[in-house]
Parts: sequence; structure tokens; C-alpha cells
Amino acid sequence: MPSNLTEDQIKVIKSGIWFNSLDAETQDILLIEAKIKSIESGTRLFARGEAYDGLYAVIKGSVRITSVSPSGKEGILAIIESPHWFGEIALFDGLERTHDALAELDTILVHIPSWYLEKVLIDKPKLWKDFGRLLSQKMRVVLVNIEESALFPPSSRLARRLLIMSRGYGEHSANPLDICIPQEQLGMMVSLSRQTVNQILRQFERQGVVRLHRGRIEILDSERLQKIIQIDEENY
Amino acid sequence: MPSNLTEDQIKVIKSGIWFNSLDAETQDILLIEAKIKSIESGTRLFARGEAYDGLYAVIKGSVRITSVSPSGKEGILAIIESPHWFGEIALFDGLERTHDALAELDTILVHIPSWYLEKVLIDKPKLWKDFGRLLSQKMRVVLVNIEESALFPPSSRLARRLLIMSRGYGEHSANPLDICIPQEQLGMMVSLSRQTVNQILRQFERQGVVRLHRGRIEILDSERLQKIIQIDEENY
DNA sequence: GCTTGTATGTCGGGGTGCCGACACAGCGAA
DNA sequence: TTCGCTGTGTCGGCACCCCGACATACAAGC
Repeated sequence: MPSNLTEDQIKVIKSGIWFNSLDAETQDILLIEAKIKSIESGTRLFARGEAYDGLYAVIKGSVRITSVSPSGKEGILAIIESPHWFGEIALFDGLERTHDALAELDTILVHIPSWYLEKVLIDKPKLWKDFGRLLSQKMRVVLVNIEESALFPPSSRLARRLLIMSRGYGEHSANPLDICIPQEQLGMMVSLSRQTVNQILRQFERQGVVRLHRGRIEILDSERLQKIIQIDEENY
Repeated sequence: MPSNLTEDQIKVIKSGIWFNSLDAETQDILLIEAKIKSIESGTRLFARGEAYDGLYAVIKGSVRITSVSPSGKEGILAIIESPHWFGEIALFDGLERTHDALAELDTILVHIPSWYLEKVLIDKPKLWKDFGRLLSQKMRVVLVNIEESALFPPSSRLARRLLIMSRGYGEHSANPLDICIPQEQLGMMVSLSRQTVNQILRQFERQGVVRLHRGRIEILDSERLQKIIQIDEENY
């Protein structure tokens, strides 16, 4: 398997549900021209409006997908972690990037350049379906987001986000139960101020479902948290 | 061209940018098994959680894509009008419908059943890319939505929505300049109460950029409206 | 140790969007 | 015409979220 990646890196990539769903041959072919890209914490990978240059997957660290308003407000769309892919929206239409991508920590990425993707896709047009699955998967996540922020109260939005993050976006089999993120960033994800986030979290803590630490939130009882959400939403 | 559609109906379908971008042969093939579906105003076409059954296009009338919270709150994701397609999210993953689809008026639809789509896609896997383009197009719209509601003030969100609707989602070449929708529904799209929507609209009216009617909003000066948005957003 | 920087906990004030309420206007049906 | 329905215009009170401010706590570096 001619590739620029180490055994371990390939193992990480293959642990992702989506990549693993591809047949073995396709997996190998895609990785032929894949390059490792290491970026330091805080570095910008790409910015909104830049040209599409291919797909990325996170091997280690995490990437924050954000957008900034003219007045300087920042909103976090998502935080991409270990075996996940991103940057596929522009794959189909070739248009510009919609968001900024920033490394949260020192981060290692795999990059498949667009010229190579195009080449492979000419040989294997059925692969379009697989990339489409990747896209539709994200679409569903994003639609849930929209619905939440439109229909649910702040506390419920926050709690839902905690549960999502604790499940590691559905791919980590182990339950980390620890969410490593400052409260302010949580706020940017659910459109709440840091203070409000803190207030709600403290309430959860008083109810015994989470424990708060510096830069970290520990989920103690995700089932009770679920129930709290339900009650919240019904009386809204 | 063996088809169940009338000449006029086919003409409407072909006036859509996306469908028209397909090569002529593919267009014909897709329409072979297309069926016309007429539904009365207020009828539900499908509901969240139902099985995927294929793609739809609006010929006449309009379809409201909504979701309802447990407490009964309703949010409007989009209103699909004349030459537009919808229902393609589930095409890739085969999962359930994410939203309810309701006819706003007496509506005529084209339906391509899923079994036939699958058949065509086996012969023409490159078509996956085209459906992916459709999906990514919607993804971009949805992402803009998210950003707006997270970062911009209510007045700006409302104004943006007015401009989008006046452009007919970018496909009507003519400028209708008339938006036929009650203020309450506008509110459901931008997460504002009817009263707040009214207040903002009246302000726009005083500034001379719109005129309000019963169930209708007339855009008088879309450029000035644009400027108002900018100013709004910068001082938020 | 001390210092610096970053994250958390908490308070009070101010703005603003939501809600209930009510009047009224346009429009179709009896 | 007179209902009745639906959409609009408007007001006041209330809740709640944001923001500024400040104290505190933890972590890393010198």
C-alpha cells in the first residue's frame, strides 16, 4: 500500500464509520495521494471564501469550524475530531469554502487534494454516492441544529449539545463522559453568552447530572440529563 | 418522449437551473417514470420519520417544509416553489424524512419514485454527482441560515429573508417584488413572534423600502433594504 | 515562591423579544 | 347585509438573556 501515512494513522482513518464503509480497494486508492498536514494550535487551515482544495480528515487534535460576523461575533458550527472528515461541501459544486477552519490544538490532518479526487471519481463514479452519504450525514446534523435553536429553550439546547459531544458525534464506541471545552465555546455553539451557559450548567450540577471543572465538563448521569431535556421542551 | 407530464409541465421542470444542467438524455430518462401528484391546500405530503419514497419537484403551488416541537411550536425551514426539487437528503442514505412537507396552496408535484431512481443510478452512477450538487446547494442555503440566526439581529434576519424570497431563491428571472405570505409565517422562518415581525416591518415601511398589505409584502427598494441590513449588522 | 494568563462563579442593570389582549380591517360565505 | 375567519396594528407587562464588572481559582513559566 503506497502511502505517506504511518500504520497508526491509517488505522485511525479506518476507524471512522464512513471511511470503513468503503470497499478496501477504494480505501487504498483514496489514500495513495493523501498527505499528512500538521498544524499548530490556533493556525487557520482555510478561511471562508477560499478556493476548494480537497478533503480533510482529523487524525489527532481537533478543528473548529467557525464563522465571524462583520461586527466580530464568532459562531462555532462544529468541532471536528478524530476520525472525521470535513470540507466535502465544495466537492460537488467546486465553490468556495463556507467557513473558517481553525486548529484547536496541535493537530494532524490527512489531506486528499482535489485534483486527485477528481481523477479517482472519473474512474469510480459510484464513489460520488459515498461522498454524498458523507454530505447527507452532515446535512442531517445541521438540520437538527437548526431545529433545536429555533424550537427549544436555551437549557435544552445546551443539554442536547452536551449529550452529542459526550457521544463523540456517534463514532467513538467508548463513552468518554468528559467534554473538554471551555464554557465560552459551548456558548458560541448554542448562541448563548458565557454567563448564561455557566448559570445553566451550575443548575445541572446542582441536580447532580454533571460536574464542572476547569475547561472540562464531566457527565455523571446522561439518562437523567435526557429526562431534564424532555421536561424542559414540553413546558416551553 | 414517453411521459405522464404535459408539455407545459415539462417546460416548467426544465426551467429549473438544476434540472436544466443535466444532459438532455438524462432529463428524459428521469421523467419516464415521473408521476404527477396533485394535492389540496393544507394536505400533508409526508411527515418526519416516514420512509423515503423518492424525489419531488413543485410544478405549481408551494410546499412548506416544517418541523414541530413537542410543545407544539412550529418552525418553517423553507418554502419550496415552482421549479424546485426537494426530498433529496434521504436519497443518499435511505433514512427517514427529516421534516414534514405540507401543501401551502393547491399544489401540483412531480414525483420520481425511489425504486426508479435507484435503477437509473445503477446505469448512470455519474448522476450521483448531480444529485450531490443539488444537496450541496441546499446545504449552503441551510448554513447561511444557521449563521444568520446565530450572528445577526432580528431586523437583519428578517430583511435578509425578504430579499431571498423576493429573488425567488435565485431561479425566477423576473423580480416579483411581491412576497405573498402572512407575517406570522415569516416569523416562523426567522424565529420571531408575529408581533415583533410586524414591528420591524412597519419600521421598514416608515423608511419607505416596503409596503405592507394583507398577506403580502411589497418590496419597494431592495437596494436600500440591503444597506439597512449592513448598517444593522455592523452595530450589533 | 511569584507572576501572568485564562477559565470560572456571581451580581446588578438594561434592553428587548415574547405573550396576552384587544380593536380593526379585508374577504368569503350564508 | 351580516356573520365569521383570518390577518394586521398596537399596547403594557414580564421574563430572560446579554453585558459589564469584579472576585476567585487553576495552570504554566520564570
